[in-house]
Amino acid sequence: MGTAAVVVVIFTVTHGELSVLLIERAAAPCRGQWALPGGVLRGEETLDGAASRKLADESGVSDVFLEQLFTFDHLAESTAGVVVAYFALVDVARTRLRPDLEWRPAWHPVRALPPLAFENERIIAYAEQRLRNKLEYTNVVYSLLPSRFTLTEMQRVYEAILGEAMDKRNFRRRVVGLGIVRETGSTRKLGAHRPAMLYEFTRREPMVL
Amino acid sequence: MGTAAVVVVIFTVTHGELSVLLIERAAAPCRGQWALPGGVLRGEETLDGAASRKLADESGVSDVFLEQLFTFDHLAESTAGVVVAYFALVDVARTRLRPDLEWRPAWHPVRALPPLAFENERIIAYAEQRLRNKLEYTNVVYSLLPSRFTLTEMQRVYEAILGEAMDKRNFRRRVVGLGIVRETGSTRKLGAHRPAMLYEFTRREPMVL
DNA sequence: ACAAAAGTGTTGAACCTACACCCATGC
DNA sequence: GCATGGGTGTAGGTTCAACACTTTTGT
Repeated sequence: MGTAAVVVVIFTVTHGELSVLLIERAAAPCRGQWALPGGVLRGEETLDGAASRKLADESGVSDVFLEQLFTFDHLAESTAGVVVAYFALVDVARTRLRPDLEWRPAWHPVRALPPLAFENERIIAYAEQRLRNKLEYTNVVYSLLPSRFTLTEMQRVYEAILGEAMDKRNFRRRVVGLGIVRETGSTRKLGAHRPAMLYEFTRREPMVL
Repeated sequence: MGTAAVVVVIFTVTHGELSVLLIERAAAPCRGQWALPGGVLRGEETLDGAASRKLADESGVSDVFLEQLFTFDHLAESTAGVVVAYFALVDVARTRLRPDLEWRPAWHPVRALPPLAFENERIIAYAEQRLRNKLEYTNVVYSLLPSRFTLTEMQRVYEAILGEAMDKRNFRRRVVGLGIVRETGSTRKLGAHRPAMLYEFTRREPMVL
């Protein structure tokens, strides 16, 4: 009851849908149900350290956007006193999920979640809200895309998260005008005679616009 | 080490300055130093419940803006494993500080804090930042003012927190135009023949604009 | 042929900022 | 008479949202 635990909401965008990484619990309590990756703090570990470790363990990535979200208490069926939730944004192409026989991790679209243990629905809903807010006034999306990408790909990510179509010209003007991305100079070949400009983020780290 | 504690950053505006409630510690550790009100969780108490209790104990008010801020760990000299910080906004006119012989509470301007225990400077700085942000896109200021007030009084609160003078006409247009305050119809007598319009918040509860 | 993705400008509305003076009162 | 606080309108700039068509390729 007195111990603190950490859970991580790991988001990605894949197949045009905002998705979250869940693991199927192989042990009690809530065996067989899906839940967010997490666990109790080890020894002298810091909260950030524990979240970062969990993220790396389950998704295989580090050096991505990872931030403390909220601290929950008295979650149903939980044995931990307080649960410090984090949220992370990863480019699905860089992840390597480990299908250990049990505890196997899988991506689930946030619009179609299975039943979850420990009221994890609340945590995910809160994280999704925060993500939508941060999209508007920060460059966090850098953490969901590869280092080079077309503006249409970037726009697809925004649309998947916000759940609404955007105007292409306004979108381009905004992201280029604010200086959050710049042209790389190189292009991607779409066909024999059709180059598409590739962009990159001016900073691959959190910034407030 | 495994236990969770709660601290509360209680802000008010008085004498035109943003101030925070501190207590002088009467017991070890850090006896004699100033610190934020706080303590460990009692039994089955929730985090919100503990924060609310602390707020009421030290300031005598409830039913004000109170929100979880951030969870800190490994604070210097702290015996608690994790410290869940909250922040609250109160109208100084409604508070009743209890000058118990020891642990006596007092308001301190955030621009002139005494040396603090447990790295409480960090917590206060973080809370102040969050407060400034919330001023811009919410109506949280309702919790710093009495139920009826003049627009100049309201503007003074904004100026004290943001630390910059604002244009009176633009300010009035904004707050009335956004519908966060409305005229009450009644006035305050400034002199024999000089009424000043009193305003009230359309909602005395948190709202995002 | 059709669908998918890249690319490209203009216009009107809304919003934001800067700015100056009058009046009544208390000291 | 001077400082304090309430009260009032406008003009210019910036930002935002809405809007349609062309090109090339793959199926």
